[in-house]
Amino acid sequence: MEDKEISQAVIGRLPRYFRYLGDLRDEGVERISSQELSELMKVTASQIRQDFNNFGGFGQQGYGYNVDFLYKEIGKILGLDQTHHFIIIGAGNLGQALGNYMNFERRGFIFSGMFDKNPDMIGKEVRGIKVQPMEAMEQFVRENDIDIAVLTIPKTGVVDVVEKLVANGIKAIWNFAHVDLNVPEGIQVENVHLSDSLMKLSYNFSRYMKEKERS
Amino acid sequence: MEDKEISQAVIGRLPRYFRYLGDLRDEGVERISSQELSELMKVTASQIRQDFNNFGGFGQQGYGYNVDFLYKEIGKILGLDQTHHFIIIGAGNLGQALGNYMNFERRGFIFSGMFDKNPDMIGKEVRGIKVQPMEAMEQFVRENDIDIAVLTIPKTGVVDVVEKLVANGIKAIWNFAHVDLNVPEGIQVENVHLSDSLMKLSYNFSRYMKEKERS
DNA sequence: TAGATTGTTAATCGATTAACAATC
DNA sequence: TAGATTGTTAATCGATTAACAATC
Repeated sequence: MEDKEISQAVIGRLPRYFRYLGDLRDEGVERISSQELSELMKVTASQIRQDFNNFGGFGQQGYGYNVDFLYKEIGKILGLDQTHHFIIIGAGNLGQALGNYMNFERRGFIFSGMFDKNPDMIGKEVRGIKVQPMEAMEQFVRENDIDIAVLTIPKTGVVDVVEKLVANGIKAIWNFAHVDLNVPEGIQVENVHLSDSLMKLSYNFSRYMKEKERS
Repeated sequence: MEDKEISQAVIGRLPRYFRYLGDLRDEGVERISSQELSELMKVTASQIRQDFNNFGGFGQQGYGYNVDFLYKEIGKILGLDQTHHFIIIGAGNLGQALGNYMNFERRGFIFSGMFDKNPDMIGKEVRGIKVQPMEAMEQFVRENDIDIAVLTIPKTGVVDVVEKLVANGIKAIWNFAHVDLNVPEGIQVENVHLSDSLMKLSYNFSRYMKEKERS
């Protein structure tokens, strides 16, 4: 709605708000105050109001927020009112898992194609989508209005694939490979580094164990 | 090494340092300065030095950091010098993908058991591990020194499973279910909310598109 | 020794929390 | 109208960056 840049800290919290508001809506809750929501989500009411006000006022003094309205507004902010077509590159276990994940469709993310360089995988079906050879990828991206590429390939293949994706007009990459991508300005990248996440867990676990030992 | 609490912002960066240092080591690089590393990783040299100094001095004035030493030290900080046994709960696509993921073993994470409530899955093998019925989970956790449970089940089953895990002494949970877990203090939780991540990508994508339209 | 680069203190920046006037 | 709760400004806190003295 506005021009000012929203910080990634705020963006990062939006999906969680969206999740809670969706649940509340499903439970038939009509209105909620920042105070109530803050208790539910274990964040400060102040932060909630600040976050929402980045996008303009969604609430009403003395009343609070209308759950259904707020839910929809956040959905719009997140771009979930739009349809996005995505392809998965790398038909291994993780690629298949993501392809089979039904919930994405509900949010407007349409699984449109899947590619692998392993000849044994070609023709295999994942949720109705046939795995195609890597060579078919470039044309497919160009001709099928693909917004998002999901990268579930080993890191050795990444540089080459990303270059081709960019050359054919991809706009966003959801990267599960364990490398940092190098893309031109304007291409959005969201990394899911699973092993990084596991290491964080390992750190917190180890630190807690050491602390416990000492006491 | 120290008592002071390290911020999660710093912890979150450690795996990335670890990744870069591992690569440098594999390339045979012996020493590196914070300046060089900062150019490589696209962060400030100041941040690098501050981060490392949270754990005591790893470098040497006038020389920089020894890559191999630093790599190993960060590994230790992350707890990767220890062995962790983990089980996967939920033998669906994502659970299988994680079970098949070989790299975890290299970091000391040992895939030890897999459980599912679907009778059709029982007995199926994922990387040499037989899927067991959910009823076997509690005893297995108690008797096999399991540190980490990986949750790849639908959110409806989560509350019950988490309660059982906690009751049987689990220390850490790697949560892929789309709910926030409620666990007693001292149990470590690391969330991987895939749909949240996709929504963040969607936001940045949509915002960029809107900006472009306007110009 | 001179040059390089860390470790660390100080300055800045941004994000979170608190407070309260505006207003439903 | 009185009470409730937002929107928003101000205060605080923490994280990042800059600067430089210590030292290899």
